[in-house]
Amino acid sequence: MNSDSSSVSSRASSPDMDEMYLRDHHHHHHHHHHQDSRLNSVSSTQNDLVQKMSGEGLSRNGSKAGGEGSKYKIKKQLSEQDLQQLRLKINGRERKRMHDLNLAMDGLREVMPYAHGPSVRKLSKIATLLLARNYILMLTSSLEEMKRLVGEIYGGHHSAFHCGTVGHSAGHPPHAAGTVHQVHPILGSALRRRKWCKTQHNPPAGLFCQISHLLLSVKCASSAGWGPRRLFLLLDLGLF
DNA sequence: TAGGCCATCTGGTCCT
DNA sequence: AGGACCAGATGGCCTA
Repeated sequence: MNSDSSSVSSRASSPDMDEMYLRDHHHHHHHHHHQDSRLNSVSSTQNDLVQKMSGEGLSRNGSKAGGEGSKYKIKKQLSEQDLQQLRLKINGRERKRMHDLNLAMDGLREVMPYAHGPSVRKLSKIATLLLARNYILMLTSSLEEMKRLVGEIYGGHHSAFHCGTVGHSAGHPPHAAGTVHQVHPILGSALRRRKWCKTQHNPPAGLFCQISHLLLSVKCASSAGWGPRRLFLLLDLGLF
């Protein structure tokens, strides 16, 4: 669970990165026009920064912060160049942080139930988060439903077993089980725009299909006289 | 062209 | 002190 965060929370950005951006910025070496525009906007604000931090801006800052803050004194002592270097360093760190965040978001998109591919536009961040939430709620309720059905089939015996992968159903929101979760308006429009594949790859339908298939298998297994132990073993092995 | 989405910068705050 | 995190501001790109 923590593997993601640990990989993301890598240590401070390398100064190389700042230098790289600085070089790019000065030499106008850009691959994407996207990056290009970003860096151009950087250049304009960078100049503002130097003006802001050298003199007027700082004194205003100091008075606002309550007068003689240590930060103010330290910043005042730094040369303009030092300040700029510091700014670049901080900006680079923030850039890296946001890139890591975006990588994590990509990782989330990868496991989300919607059609992937070059012709399909990426989900927006907000849509990704909302879809992820709905997906989790849906899986939770599906799991509850499966448990209920298995319980019906095997009576009280199933309580001795548990699915190793998702064994924490106690933590889900109270409304999660047995309800149909509405799609957030934003997500709805986003999904409409992103063209879900309606036929073969519509993931929610596919998931329901898998679950119903699973339930059918469970019924068959029970009618064939299989015990819950054998059934759950097959479930764990992914044979259903 | 307006609105959505995004990347980046920036200053503030919190944490280690 | 320095880094992480956050939210606001800004400006660019894209699409309906």
